[in-house]
Order: sequence, then structure tokens, then C-alpha cells
Amino acid sequence: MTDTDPSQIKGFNRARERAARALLEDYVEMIADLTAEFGEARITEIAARLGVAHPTATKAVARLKREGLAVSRPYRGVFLTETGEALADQVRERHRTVVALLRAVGVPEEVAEIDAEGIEHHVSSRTLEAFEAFLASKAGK
Amino acid sequence: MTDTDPSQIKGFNRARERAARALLEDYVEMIADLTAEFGEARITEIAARLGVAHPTATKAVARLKREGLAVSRPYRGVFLTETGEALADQVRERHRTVVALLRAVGVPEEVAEIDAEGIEHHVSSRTLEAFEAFLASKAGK
DNA sequence: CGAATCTTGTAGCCAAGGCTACATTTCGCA
DNA sequence: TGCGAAATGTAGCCTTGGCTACAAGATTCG
Ligand SMILES: [Mn+2]
Ligand SMILES: [Mn+2]
Ligand SMILES: [Mn+2]
Ligand SMILES: [Mn+2]
Repeated sequence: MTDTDPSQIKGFNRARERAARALLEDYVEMIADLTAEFGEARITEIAARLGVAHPTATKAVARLKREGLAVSRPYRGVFLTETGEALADQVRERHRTVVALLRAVGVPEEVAEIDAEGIEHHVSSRTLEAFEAFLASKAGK
Repeated sequence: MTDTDPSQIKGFNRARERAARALLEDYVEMIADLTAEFGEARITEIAARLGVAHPTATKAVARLKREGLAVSRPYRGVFLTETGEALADQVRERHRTVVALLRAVGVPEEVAEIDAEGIEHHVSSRTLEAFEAFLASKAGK
């Protein structure tokens, strides 16, 4: 049997790690959006916008709190910690870049938004840099 | 409260659906690769290449069988059904296109391979078409 | 001010996808 | 040929992320 290619394993492992973080990232981004819009993020609103039942959102927020990304008290809104805010900023920026890249290579706007919601979580910092450079060079075409 | 944007919900729902299919797609592709190389795909080899413990691979293969994508008998190799083969072809082609697109916008080869392993599962057919068109136009530059 | 309504919490179910430990079958080779 | 090693199966545990049903707190309004 041929030797197993370690870089391929790396790809699968990375993909699994990133998939596990994807949900956290979307919640953090959503909480940031709602806080900007309403001054706080309510569980019901988070759940509605993510398209899940409210206990699902409650559980996810519990995980965010456990990981130090958010805080909340019973029957009150959810807020991001500084760590959470930093993550939200990063995630939002990456989201924008991914959508822009997709648009730049000819993906229709609506499709780009939908696909980016999944793709974004698998874009590494190296790839993000490449996207930014590509967009910059195209801007100054 | 402002009305919840339904297209955003659509994005999150699609991302979740695609994430759920990602594993199946990687297993099917791997089984196709191993079958091409050795004439059959053994559980141990599948597990080794995906970087998981063998019972994890066994469970995943059970799911493939349940969904009509593969067949196998105890202590023997795993084989794809026609449906499984068709999926494998499609997945492999998409993988290649995603890597090529990443390379084309300046992502280093090794990084492209790793990131593509996750990104590929979130690329819709519309986006794939756009990627192909972009690559074709660039080829005939 | 109190009752209805809205929001949030909690309990408990399920499937998927990881794992380790151990049992069983197959296979290769002395 | 038979025995030890390798491969595979099975049991059982954990976490995540869905869900419904129901309990309880908070708000709104007549
Ligand atoms: Mn997302
Ligand atoms: Mn996003
Ligand atoms: Mn993949
Ligand atoms: Mn792939």
C-alpha cells in the first residue's frame, strides 16, 4: 500500500475544524449586527434571523458564553465580550471580501450572498490575503 | 422590529444543508479514488486517508449504504453504487475547478488544496458555472 | 392592577460524527 | 497448515446542533 499523503489528511482535518467553528462565527456576527441595530441581541431575534427554533439559539449562546465570546443574564439580551467583538469584526470583514471575490469572478449577487455564507468559514488567512490582492489589482485595472 | 430578511435565512439554511452533505461527499470521493487505485476501498485505508479512527469510517460507510451510495459485505471492501459513482465524478470535478479558481486568483498551491477541501462543499452549481467561465476566459486571454 | 401575550428557560428526544476498548474474522507466512 | 498479526466489527461514551412540548418570567394594555 502506498504511503498516505499527509497534506491530504491536513486538508480534511482543517475542513472539520473550520466546520465546527462555522456556527459560532455566524452567531457572533449576528449578535454584533443586532446589537448595532437595536442596542442588544434578543434570543428570539437571533433564532428568527438564523432560521432555527429558539432553544437551538439558547444552546448555542450557552456555548458562546462558555467559550468567553458572549455574556447574558436570564431573560435579558445577549452581548459580546471584547474577544467576541474582535471575532465579529474579523468575520464580517471576511464575509464582505468573499462576496466581493465571488462577484468579481462573475457570480450573480444573490447567489454570491448565499454561497458566501458557507464558503467564508473555510477561507484561511492566506487565501483571504490573495482575495484582497486580487480585488485590489482588479480595482486599479 | 424590522422584518427578518428571508434571503439571509436562506443563506444560513443552505450552508447548514451543505455542511451536512460535506462528509458524505468526501467519503464518496475517497472510495472512488481508492477503487481506482487498488480495485477496492478498505475501511482501514479510508479511515487513514481521512484522518479518522476506523470505527468512525465504519459508521460513515453505514450511512452511505443506507442512502444507497455504496455497498459492502462484512470484512470486505466498500464499493460505490451507480448513484455513488455519479456523485463521486461530480464531486471530483468540482474539487478540481475550485482549486483551479483559487490558483487563478493567486492562492498558493498548497493552501488552495487545503482550503478547497472545505470550500468545495459550499459551491453551488451557479457559482461553479461562473468559476468555469472565468477560468475559460482567462485561459484564452 | 391584573390578565393575556410574548419571550425565555428547561426537559428530553434524535441523528451525526468523533473517540476508545474489546471481540471476531481474515490473511500472510514460518 | 496453523498461528500471530492485521483488519474489521461492535459496544458504548461524548459533544454538537437540530427539534417539540411545556413551565415560568416579563410586558403590555384594557
Ligand atoms: Mn456563515
Ligand atoms: Mn457570514
Ligand atoms: Mn472536501
Ligand atoms: Mn475534495
